[in-house]
Amino acid sequence: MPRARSGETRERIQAAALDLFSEQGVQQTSLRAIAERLGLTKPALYYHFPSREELVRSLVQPLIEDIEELIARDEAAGSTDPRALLGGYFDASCRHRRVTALVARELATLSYLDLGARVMDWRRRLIALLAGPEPDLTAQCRAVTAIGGLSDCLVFFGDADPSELRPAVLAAALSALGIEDAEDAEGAADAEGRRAAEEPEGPEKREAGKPEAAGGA
Amino acid sequence: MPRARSGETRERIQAAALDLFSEQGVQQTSLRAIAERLGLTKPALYYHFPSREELVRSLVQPLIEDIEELIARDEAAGSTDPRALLGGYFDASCRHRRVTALVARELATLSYLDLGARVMDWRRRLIALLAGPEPDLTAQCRAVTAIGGLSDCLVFFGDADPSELRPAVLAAALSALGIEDAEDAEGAADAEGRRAAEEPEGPEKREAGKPEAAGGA
DNA sequence: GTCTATAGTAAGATAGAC
DNA sequence: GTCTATCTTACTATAGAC
Repeated sequence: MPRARSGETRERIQAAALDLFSEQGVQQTSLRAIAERLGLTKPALYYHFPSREELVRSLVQPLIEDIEELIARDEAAGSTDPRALLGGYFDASCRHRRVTALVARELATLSYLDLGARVMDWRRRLIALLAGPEPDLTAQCRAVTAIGGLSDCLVFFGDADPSELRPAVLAAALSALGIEDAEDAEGAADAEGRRAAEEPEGPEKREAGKPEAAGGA
Repeated sequence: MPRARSGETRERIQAAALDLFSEQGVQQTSLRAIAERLGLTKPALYYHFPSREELVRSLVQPLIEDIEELIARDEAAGSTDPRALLGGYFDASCRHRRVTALVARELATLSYLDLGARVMDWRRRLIALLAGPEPDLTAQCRAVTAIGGLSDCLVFFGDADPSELRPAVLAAALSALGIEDAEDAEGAADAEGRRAAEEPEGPEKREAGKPEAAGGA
């Protein structure tokens, strides 16, 4: 797709779409509504995105790539540090915070992106990493609770400062796994003031896959 | 073609709708599809339900009432036993298992039922009950993780036997809260074989579990 | 590169016969 | 209680003007 001079409109469309999707839901938001908010018309949208589906995909794709890379790297590493893995998962979700919330609320709606199967696949692989190869049901529930709780907190406390949220969420998730966490929310909050920017939709690859422990040591 | 007895067709419509909603999502399922599966036509559906929205509402309403009653009762009790509250929440969700999964996957889609606000309200009240009146962020995250993890497990292990799932899920949720759980998944699985069936049942307070084996994952 | 106009499609809903 | 037929509406998508 030639993006002659101004890919500016394209990004404005993505921003407006994400706003409206977050407010009203994906299916409930028509292309007309997006166009109107920008003072454009529907065909103008189709100039920048070949279809509605591609517009949605362009929003979700960066999150997908981030998460898949995170999991793949941990799988390749051979051994898993739960704290590091959950921390990385939090950071990745946080970098795409609004999209994460969207996906959490609309799994069914976004099924045409393979998202249902994809998220299920992530969970299975994360469970394997966190609970071992053939875990009993309790261990599996602990892993599901840790991962799901992490996302839930990110969505529920959508306005909280990520650097405050991070240690609190990790403490809960590690607890769910049955791992004693050395950190305390208050005590370690600033120990590793890791921020995860609010909305850098730009393709920014993460490469701090294995910082020794996510915040404590 | 036997004349349908009063209420029979209505229930067949609800069953078919729930099937299709679970398979394809709510928005993706048209009234035409529901009618076709039953060998009926759209107008026949409109005889039993005044609108599509009312059909959906009739499916979700029982879950809503169960959960709201559960929370209200615990609030009225004055003091909260986390194990009993989470157990009751599991049982209620389990009685409406498929609807619970639907709601979890389609919060945004079902917003016209006030569901978004409603679920948020439930969470706030459950957090207050589980984490106390003015909890710090970590305590709140623990509560969110416990509740969210509970639902996630019910959805993720959608085919698991509820009586097996119950102790496993509760162990994870209580762990997330930072509460040591005396029960063990294997040890208490069959001793715990009580209802959590699909059918309505007078909500009851759950008492503490069996102080049996120990040892989480 | 952006817009106007419109084709094509599908859904929710109603009227009236049987 | 269920059907045939029909209506209204709303959206995606395309063709072509500026």
